[in-house]
Amino acid sequence: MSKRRGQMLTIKDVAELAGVTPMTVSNVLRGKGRVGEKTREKVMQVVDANGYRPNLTARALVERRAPTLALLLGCITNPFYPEFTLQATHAARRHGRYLLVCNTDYEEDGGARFLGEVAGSLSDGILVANNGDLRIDELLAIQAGGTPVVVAVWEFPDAPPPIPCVAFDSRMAGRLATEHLLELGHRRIGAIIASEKGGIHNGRYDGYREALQSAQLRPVQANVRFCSDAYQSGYDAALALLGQRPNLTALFVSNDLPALGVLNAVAALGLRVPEDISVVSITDIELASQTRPALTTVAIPSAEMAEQGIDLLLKLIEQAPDAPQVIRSRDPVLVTRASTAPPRASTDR
Amino acid sequence: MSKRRGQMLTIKDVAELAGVTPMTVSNVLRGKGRVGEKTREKVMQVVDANGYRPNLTARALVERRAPTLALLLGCITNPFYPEFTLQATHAARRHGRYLLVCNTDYEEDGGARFLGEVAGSLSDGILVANNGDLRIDELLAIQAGGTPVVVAVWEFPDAPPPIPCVAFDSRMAGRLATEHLLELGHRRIGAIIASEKGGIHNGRYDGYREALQSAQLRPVQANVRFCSDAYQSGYDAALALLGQRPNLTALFVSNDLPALGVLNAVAALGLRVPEDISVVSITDIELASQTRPALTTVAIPSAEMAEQGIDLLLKLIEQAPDAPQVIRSRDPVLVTRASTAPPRASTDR
DNA sequence: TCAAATTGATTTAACGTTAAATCAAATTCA
DNA sequence: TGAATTTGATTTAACGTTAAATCAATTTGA
Repeated sequence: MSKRRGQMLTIKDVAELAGVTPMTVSNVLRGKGRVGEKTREKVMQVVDANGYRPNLTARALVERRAPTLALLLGCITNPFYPEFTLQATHAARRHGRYLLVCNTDYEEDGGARFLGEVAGSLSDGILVANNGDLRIDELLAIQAGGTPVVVAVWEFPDAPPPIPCVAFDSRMAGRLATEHLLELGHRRIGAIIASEKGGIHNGRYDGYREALQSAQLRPVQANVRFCSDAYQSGYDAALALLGQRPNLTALFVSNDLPALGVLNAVAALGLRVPEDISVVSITDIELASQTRPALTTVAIPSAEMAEQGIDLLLKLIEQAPDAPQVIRSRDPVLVTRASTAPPRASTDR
Repeated sequence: MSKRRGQMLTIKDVAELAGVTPMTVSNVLRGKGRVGEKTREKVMQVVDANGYRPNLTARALVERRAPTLALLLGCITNPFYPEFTLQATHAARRHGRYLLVCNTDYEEDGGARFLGEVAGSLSDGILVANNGDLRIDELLAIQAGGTPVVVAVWEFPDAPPPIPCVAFDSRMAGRLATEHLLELGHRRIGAIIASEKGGIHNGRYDGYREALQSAQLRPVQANVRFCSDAYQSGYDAALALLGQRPNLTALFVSNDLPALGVLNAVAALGLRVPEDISVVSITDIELASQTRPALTTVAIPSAEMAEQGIDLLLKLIEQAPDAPQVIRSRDPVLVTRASTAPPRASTDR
């Protein structure tokens, strides 16, 4: 498109100025090969004096190694992702890689265009932070093309998954949250499940029902609402659910972001958390500790998963023989804050 | 590091399979040059059948045009950035570029290492979302090296800035926020200014003082606290300020994120917003509408600035003759929500 | 003392693509 | 009809770097 202005300094220029060969400069810069002390100093002096920087593109081409990894996520605007992205960035940097961030924006193609363009040349591997809208077929195609793909935050699978993944025990998360409510004495516990296109919160939902059953309670379909992974969606769902089932004393929400909406919806109904309604959810994003009341939630190890995802990706790229197909992350843990309390002494509201 | 597995298909392979020259394949793929209809079809068929994707790295090298732009920001975890980043990503994609995201993490070198490595080879230009910790000297060095740099969200400068920038009238933002409180009848208005290393909120602070002076009020140093651009920092500052100046009826906070902390600090003191204390701030991040009470704030056009920043960057890269040195963004506007109200009938608390 | 080993640097050939020049065949035109 | 033009494709030479092979000069060792 446009010729470069300043005509970047090349390794040849540096070599000439230092009175050596480009290869020698290359060796000095990368600490490889044999280079005499005096030559090394001379080269470094020229490099520093002229501010030479090797061209990463050219280097990538000949080394057959892209300087970036790609991170594909739903939308960076979802407060789960910034923390995840930050950790992934750090992990990548520790391995000398940069991170290319792409939002699918929850669009039709699930980021396929992005994947297709980037895979195999710009990026050596792709970390996908699951958001329910990804097209497995696209990922499989990329993988088949020789570019490693890792999916993070998949619900922990029963069978070996088709794509290497990092997952936590989501069923356990659902159970922990629900058991917490049960232990507080709640018996009429509603659920708001934030999975749009069937599925990514299935494990959490299962955990909820398992916990109820273990307590000899029958899961009631009418106590459950589905919504999407968004603040407003949680708000709406809570309004609808509590409108129809006013005798619920607690809500299990499958994700923090909609839980924020739930918190406000309860307030909008003139009820108080936790006095009238307890709310518990899953994830423990940073915001969860900043709401009023602060949110009781089951923390999932998202930072850890980001790191594990990048590490696994690099193992696959380097074709490490010990690269596992599934990494099971640390188990979720309940973080008790202020949004849960025992139910009122059971005078009906 | 590692040889590539599947040995990616190259343009030569495709050429051979299609019985033509690599150049012809290249022309077909990019719609350039003259290619006969039958040849084009044949080539496309081979490309599709084998899933060939051009190597963007090689292309970048010969075209002297990097496929990415870099976005340098403080920390993606700060809720201002995700929205900004999303818009920047979209704008970049519209121009056929990907976005490399780097957090400075508010570190010493202000992202200098990142800048140095990326500039001029991996990325054709750098968009810096100001966060107060950047080292202007580093940016100038990059710029001098021939890689365009644009700073977004700089406070609107009096003189032409040393680096092209996109800015809004921050003084006006400070004035609008403060005038709103004045119009509600407040007279004892404290300020919490969220600029760590002197400066980036100077304009907002000036606006606050100007508004007070226009209302014949004398800005009082004791009514002002400085903090950093973080939730907890705003919380602490509010606690301290209200502890020492209990007769304040309103707080001007220079940024939404610390304002969230302020909201909770007020509650922690057993006071109510807006009945006891009104709170107004600046930015209008998404969260501002989700607090309880929802935050009255002066919206700055951050999405627009992201887009303008990318557009300006591309103009500079293409050496467009009409690239301005400063883009003045839309003016800030007050968004009235629920965190502000007239002061109590002045029975002292 | 002289072959063998070591050191320090150079040479050559890619990496996968495109820009620019060139060429041959087909078409147009006077 | 034959020169000029157009069409469709090829050839050549980069882009800036590094891998691998090679070379010359020292140093080592028996």
